[in-house]
Amino acid sequence: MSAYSKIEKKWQKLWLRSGVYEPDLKKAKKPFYNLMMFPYPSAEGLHIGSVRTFTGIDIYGRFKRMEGYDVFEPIGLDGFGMHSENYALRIGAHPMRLAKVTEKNFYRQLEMIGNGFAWKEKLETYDTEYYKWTQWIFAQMFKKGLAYRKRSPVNWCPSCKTVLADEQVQSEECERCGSKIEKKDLEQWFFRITDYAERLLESLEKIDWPESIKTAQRNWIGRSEGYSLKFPLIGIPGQEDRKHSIDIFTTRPDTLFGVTFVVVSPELAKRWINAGWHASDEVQKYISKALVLRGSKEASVEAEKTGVFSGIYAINPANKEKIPVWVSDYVLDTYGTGAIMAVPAHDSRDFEFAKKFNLTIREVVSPDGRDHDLRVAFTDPGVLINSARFNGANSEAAKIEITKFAGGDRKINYRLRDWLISRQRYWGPPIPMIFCGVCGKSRKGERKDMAGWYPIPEKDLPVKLPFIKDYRPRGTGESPLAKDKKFSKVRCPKCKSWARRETDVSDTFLDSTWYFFRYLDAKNKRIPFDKLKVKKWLPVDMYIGGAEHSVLHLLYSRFVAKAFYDWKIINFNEPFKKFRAHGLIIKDGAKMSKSKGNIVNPDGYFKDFGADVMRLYLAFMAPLEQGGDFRDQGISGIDRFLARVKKLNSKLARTSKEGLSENSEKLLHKSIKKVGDDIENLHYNTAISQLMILLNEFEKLPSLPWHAFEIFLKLLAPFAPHLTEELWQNFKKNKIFKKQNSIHLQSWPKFDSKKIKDESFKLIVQINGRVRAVLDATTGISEKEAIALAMDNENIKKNLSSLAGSPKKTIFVPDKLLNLVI
RNA sequence: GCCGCCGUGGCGGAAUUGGUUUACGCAGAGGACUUAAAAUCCUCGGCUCGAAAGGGCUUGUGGGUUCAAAUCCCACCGGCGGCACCA
Repeated sequence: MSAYSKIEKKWQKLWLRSGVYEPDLKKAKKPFYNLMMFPYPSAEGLHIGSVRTFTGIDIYGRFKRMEGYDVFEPIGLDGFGMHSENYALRIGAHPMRLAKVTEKNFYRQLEMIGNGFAWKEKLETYDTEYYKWTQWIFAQMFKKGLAYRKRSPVNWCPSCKTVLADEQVQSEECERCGSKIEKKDLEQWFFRITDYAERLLESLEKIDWPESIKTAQRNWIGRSEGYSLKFPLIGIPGQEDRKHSIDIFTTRPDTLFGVTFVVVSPELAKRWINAGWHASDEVQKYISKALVLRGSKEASVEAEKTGVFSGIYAINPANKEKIPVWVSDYVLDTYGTGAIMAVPAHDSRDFEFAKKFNLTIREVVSPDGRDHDLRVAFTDPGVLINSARFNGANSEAAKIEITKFAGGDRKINYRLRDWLISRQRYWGPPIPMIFCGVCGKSRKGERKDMAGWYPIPEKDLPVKLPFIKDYRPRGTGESPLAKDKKFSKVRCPKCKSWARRETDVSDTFLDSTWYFFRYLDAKNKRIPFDKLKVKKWLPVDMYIGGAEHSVLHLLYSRFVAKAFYDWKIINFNEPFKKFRAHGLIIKDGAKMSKSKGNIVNPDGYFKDFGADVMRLYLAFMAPLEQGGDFRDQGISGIDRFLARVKKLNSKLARTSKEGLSENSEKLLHKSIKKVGDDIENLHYNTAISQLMILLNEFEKLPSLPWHAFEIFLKLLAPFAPHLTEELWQNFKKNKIFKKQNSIHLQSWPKFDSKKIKDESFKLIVQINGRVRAVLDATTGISEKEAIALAMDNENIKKNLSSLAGSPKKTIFVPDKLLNLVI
């Protein structure tokens, strides 16, 4: 047991009772929303890394509170989803029961760390009152045309037995379990996030986020400015020539005269077959083989290109040449139109393909206007050749002209794809949709493209997740809920016939897109939050979380906020004004993981050292945005530091009359400035080091003036909230603790800029750039005075005489340095 | 392959953004207190030559710009992260 645990428990109780950390959500004058990504709870408990993040942002929040803001720092649990469910599966517990256990443990730990949480507003995503509104959002998405079902090749995790969104696949592995992802052709629910691609990209400009995260989002959205062109088709058996044509997207229309073949993806070819194209056996065989290979390791970039001639030809719109259409899996179906114009001379992939299948390579862009025997594709801009009337033109400049000439147009393409939202799992909010085969057939659905599908009427929400015994994922492409007939059989809201309820649940990432709205909840309202409170508190002023959410939660939340904006329920479209990513805590140079057995459980440390020591230690390790190695030896230094702070008490001056010496006063004011600046920049490590320097100074004093002690406690308060409160209350001799006399509601000390100014400084004297003396000098001395001072120094004299020369040039940096160049 | 970030003592990390490299802390050495140890307190501490005064070298490596480079530029080496046949 730590020496501090008693006072820590005491203050935690008193703070809670007096509501020190509960701002008035309706009336607050200077609202400041201080948010951390809420944790996925698992029974293993809170990770030391999360503790560092949580206490880290709490330091910031406490600082802001002392600066006079009404700080709102809510907390909750992101308890739905595969993280919790996979853990339940592993230990053979039921997630619904397990949730109650983990919840208790998590809240215990979250209390233990001493954060200024607004506990009244806590929430859990698996609470029916919460997911009622997650379902409401889904239903709204459907009503606004932003949710739809589509059959397509999707990511399938064979271990989690569910489909996943593209964002949840990381280098072909499942974000949750690390299994290799397979492709399956399934009908699934999607959110039309691609409709927001441009806006998601644009408004990145106006938010204060790390550039690296913005870049990651930009890359993910993958905007590409190019051109679309049509290639008429001939030679399709049983079809009139030029009746059909093929659309392609290119960024290089300047190379159009060099197009010697067209390639379509196996998926597109398959769709042609489904539409009635009679392809040869060889072509059919290739397509089915390629489709199987898709998504497996063999189909990697390094593999040799494969393909087959389709038997069909296309007409190059620029020179009317007849060119063959090939099928190959080097063309992606999911980007552009699933078909490309191949320019082997100027694209390395096309070049490789042409070499392998002996196809024509025609150079049309040349560095010098001459023809070459190309060994590799020439991909730079240059002068056009073999391009009829465009010969001699600059390739860059000719892009738009050639496009117009060939009847094409400008086109912007995005890499981003729609958000696959359905999951064949149990532990999530059931998707609030009903399919009616009776009135659906009559095509009277509210949305023509989704005939027969109806959202659950708002008055019938939530669709409660039933308790079912066997909640294990089935791997059949259906959720375990599909087996529960009582659940799935339902009356059609339109025609009242028996209909089928959707049994998939929604992605956990939908739960977390809007939780920070729900902290500002309103009971019995028509929207999931209180409009006035949201107007007051959102967007979030400071958000901290992991960079691993760059293109997951952070992208999805932005999308949902933009949708809310369009539905006119909020008046802003970026949810997080300022975001900072915390660093990763490692142990013995390696990422903490169960398999390595190097997970650090915070409980023992908090018990042994106390929350204040741990908070300080975690903050002192490195700047919050940097990671660090967790080494327990370092804790003892912090432990000593706090013990010495405690001892300051016995040094306190008898009366308030005593003052500090000029030098100590200066250090005190410099510290006020530095600690404040450092907290603002999340450089807690240097703030703490400054407090240590200040303490070292105080310890040298015969007695400590009251005002210095007060200021010191306030500066330390965000880091060590319990001990500072204890010392503060003792010092102030408050008999009864009231909210407003808490140290955490005192105002942050102000520094006097006059007192910070130094009247002397260390003059660095260099000769030819080498330091030869460091002299005490008066602030503001002139170059002449500095030189005189330097010349008076023995070592300088000696050095100058040995060089036997007088300075050719002197460099003088006021109040800093004098460099004599001989 | 492309894009982004990083490299400072035995260790975590500082360095006012071009001006004393190594603040603060850990670990270490010496000393005080103690019968002894722990705790606490004081002192030292990049490497190297020197008894000292003082000098030389040093921020992954090599070069450049500059009176002056951890900081700016170029090349290379090593590490981390993102994207990856994106037409």
